[in-house]
Amino acid sequence: MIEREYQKILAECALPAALEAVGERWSFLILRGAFNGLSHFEEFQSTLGIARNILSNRLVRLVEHGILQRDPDPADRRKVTYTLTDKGRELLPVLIALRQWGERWVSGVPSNPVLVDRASQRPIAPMAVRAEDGRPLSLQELMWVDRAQLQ
Amino acid sequence: MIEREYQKILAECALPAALEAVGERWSFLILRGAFNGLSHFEEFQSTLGIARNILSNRLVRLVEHGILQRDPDPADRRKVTYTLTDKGRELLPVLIALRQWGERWVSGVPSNPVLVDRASQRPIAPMAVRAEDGRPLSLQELMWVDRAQLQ
DNA sequence: TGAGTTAGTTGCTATAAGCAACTCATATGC
DNA sequence: GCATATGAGTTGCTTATAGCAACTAACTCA
Repeated sequence: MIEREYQKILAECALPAALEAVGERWSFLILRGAFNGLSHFEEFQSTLGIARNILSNRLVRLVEHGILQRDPDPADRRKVTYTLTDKGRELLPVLIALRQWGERWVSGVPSNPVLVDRASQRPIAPMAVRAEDGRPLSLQELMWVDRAQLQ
Repeated sequence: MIEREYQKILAECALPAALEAVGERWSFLILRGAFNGLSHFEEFQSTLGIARNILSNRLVRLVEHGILQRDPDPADRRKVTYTLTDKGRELLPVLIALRQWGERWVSGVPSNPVLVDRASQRPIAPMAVRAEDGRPLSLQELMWVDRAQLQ
C-alpha cells in the first residue's frame, strides 16, 4: 500500500477529532467521576487529587465541547454543578471498554463497582466489536472497506 | 454519598491503569495506524506527522507495555517491524468506540474506511454497553453495584 | 460579624512535546 | 568498491502543558 493511501485513510477518521475533545490528561478521569456521581469542583478535586488549575482548565474545555454542562446552584450561590450532557453520556462505551481492557490486561483485578443491567441485576457483557445482529466479531472476521465500495 | 466512598470507588477502577499504558498523547493514533497496517518507524512518522523523538519514545513504551511487538526484519537489517500483540489487538473496541463517538458528536461525517463483518460485508454495529444476552442498554437501564453485593 | 466553604486564579517550577539537525548501520546503483 | 540513499533512531534546544502552593472573591451560616 502506498503512502498516499495511508494519508487518506487516516485523514478521514474521526479518532483525531474525538481525541481533540477528550484526549488530554485527566479528561477521562473527570468523566469517570461524573458517571459516578461527582458534580462539584471540590468533589472532583479532592477525589481525583488533580491540581486545581488543571481541573479548572479541563472543566472549561469539557463544557466548551458540550460534554459537561455547568450550572450555578440556585439554592447555594457559591456552588456550581457539572453534569454530563447527552454527548458526554455517550462516552460511556469508551470508558467501559478502556476499563475492561485495563482490568483484563493491566491491573488484573476486577474493578468495583460493577455496572449491572437493572432488570436482571447481572453485570454487563464485555465490550466487543459486533455485527449488525449483535454477534461478537474477532479481528479475523473483520475487514476494512472503503466507504464508496459499500454497494 | 460521603467522600470516603468516592475515594474507594475510584481507587478500585482499572481506568487509571489503562490510561497509564495508553493515555499519553499520540498513543491511540499510533495504535490506529497499527490497526490500519502501518508497521515501520518511517511509516508512522510520515503518516502521522509525529516528531521522531516522541514517536521513538511512544514505541518504546508501547513495547514495554506489551501492546506492540518489535521485530528486526531479517531480510533487511535496517528495518524493524512493530506489530500489535493480543493485548494491543484487544484495544480495538476502545478505538472503535472513540471513533464512532467522534463521528457522531464531533466531526459529524462518517469515517473511512469502514470496519465490516467479513461474512455479511455489512458495517459493524455501533459500540454499546450491552446486557449478557447482547441487548443494548441505555443509562437508565444501568446501575452501579458493589461487587460484594452481587448475589 | 467572623469563621468556614466553594470555585476558582496567580506565580512559579517541573515535566512533556515539538523541531531541526545529526548519527550510525545497513542497502543499493554504478 | 565507492558514493548515495534509506531506516531507525538520538541529541540539543525551544515551546507548551502539568503540578504545586498560596491567594482571592463571592457567598453561607452560626
